[in-house]
Amino acid sequence: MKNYELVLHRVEAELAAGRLRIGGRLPGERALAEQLGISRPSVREAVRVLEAMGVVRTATGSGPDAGTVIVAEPVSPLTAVLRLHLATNHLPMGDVVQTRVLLESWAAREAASRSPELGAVSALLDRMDEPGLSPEEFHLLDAEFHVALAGLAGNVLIAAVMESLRSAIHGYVLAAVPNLADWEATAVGLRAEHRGIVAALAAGDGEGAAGLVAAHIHGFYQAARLPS
Amino acid sequence: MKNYELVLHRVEAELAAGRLRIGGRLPGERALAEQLGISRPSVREAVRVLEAMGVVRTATGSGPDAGTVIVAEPVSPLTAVLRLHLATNHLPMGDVVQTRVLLESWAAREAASRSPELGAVSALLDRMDEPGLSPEEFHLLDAEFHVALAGLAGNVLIAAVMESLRSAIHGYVLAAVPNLADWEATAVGLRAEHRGIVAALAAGDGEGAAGLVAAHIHGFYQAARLPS
DNA sequence: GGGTAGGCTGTGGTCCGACCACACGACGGA
DNA sequence: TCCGTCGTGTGGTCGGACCACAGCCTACCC
Repeated sequence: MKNYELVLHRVEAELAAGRLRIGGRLPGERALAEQLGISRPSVREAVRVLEAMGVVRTATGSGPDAGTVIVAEPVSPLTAVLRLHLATNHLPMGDVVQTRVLLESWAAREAASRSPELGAVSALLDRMDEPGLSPEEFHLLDAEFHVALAGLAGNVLIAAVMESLRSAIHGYVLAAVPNLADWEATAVGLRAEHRGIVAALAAGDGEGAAGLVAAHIHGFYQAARLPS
Repeated sequence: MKNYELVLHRVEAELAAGRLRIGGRLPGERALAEQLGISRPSVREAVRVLEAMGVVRTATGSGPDAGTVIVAEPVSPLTAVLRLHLATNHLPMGDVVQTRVLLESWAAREAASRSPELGAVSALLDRMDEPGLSPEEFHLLDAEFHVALAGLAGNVLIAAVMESLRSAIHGYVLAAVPNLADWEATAVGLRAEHRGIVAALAAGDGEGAAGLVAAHIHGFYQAARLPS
């Protein structure tokens, strides 16, 4: 058992027991080290891991916002895991695409049955109509749109995974834009497909929306010829 | 920009560029510190994060297996993220169950269309028939069974997520066993449901298998009355 | 008396140097 | 030829020190 794991187990146990809540603060690194009988570097390694896991946030200085604060940020760690494992080439891009299709088409089906509020989503589409958007700006809005769609289904885990998938592949998507025959034409098509998806949702046609989403995703990845 | 992030970016870049591969080794902590102009503690914090992300494994001593070697282990970090965020109570158990149903029923549908090799899965079921299994032993085999099912669909990302979900909730499932009216009777029912799922897969009935999987999961969670 | 500028204090961020435990591999003796 | 031993390089841990930062509190000045 390595020393820094003592801190991890301690924090997880206190979270599970309810003694640590979101917004609460960990004892100072020096105090924690003394409590557990380990050194401050060991504590710091553990805090780094917790930070990478999206469980704490650290800030220097003093005051209520300083120190090591408990947060709940599952998206950034998921994104980091996916990005790193994509980089190792042991996570095929095709599997990521397939997962996106599965999660997003499910979300569309689920969202349609909840007659959701589509105002925010439509506002995103309006912003994507603005002329002169760079591919990067367009895709950031596009990612927001897809994540918002996933959020409509009301499952925080699936929404978090979706957002992580989108963030993790953002760089790859941008790098593949030059593969497109005609970016402007592609953008026009993507906008139309988005409108179609929202229209199907508004009409309560979950099955139709799911099909459109799947076609939308598959279509783009085939056009961009993303690697593996 | 904190110093340890230099190491993270360096490693990710070298992975993406193919200069670091699975089985390869990072430079020693002292060497890495000198190369990047930072201290060894900073390097160690980064290595800890990479280890937590399932990208490297560290071992003391000398020889080919010692040092910091590149691995690809996406399951343990995903498990850790889920466990920690379940502990914060900001990830509802219901969402986890819903996600399991979605992923597993999809996997069953997909697997059925591939006429998979069911020998290994059946062997697991035989082991679960052994009398005198403790609830813990039973659920470990049960988890293996469900993960193996998900693996039949051939999507490494979904399989990894499934395995993480199972691992993350393992403790909660065990803790809920006393909630069951009659553990022995429950186990008999679970065994029968497993056999039914495998039979549907063997018959190529993906839709049927998907429905059985969904009912199987929902049934257990309702019987065990898992929290939120 | 009120307001402001300064220092005080406690936080994480970083670094250094040292020592330990470990395991392979080379060397030397039997 | 075999076996034990020592060397060497790895991560694991520690203590201590100093820095940057930000809120707070005091003391001074108006």
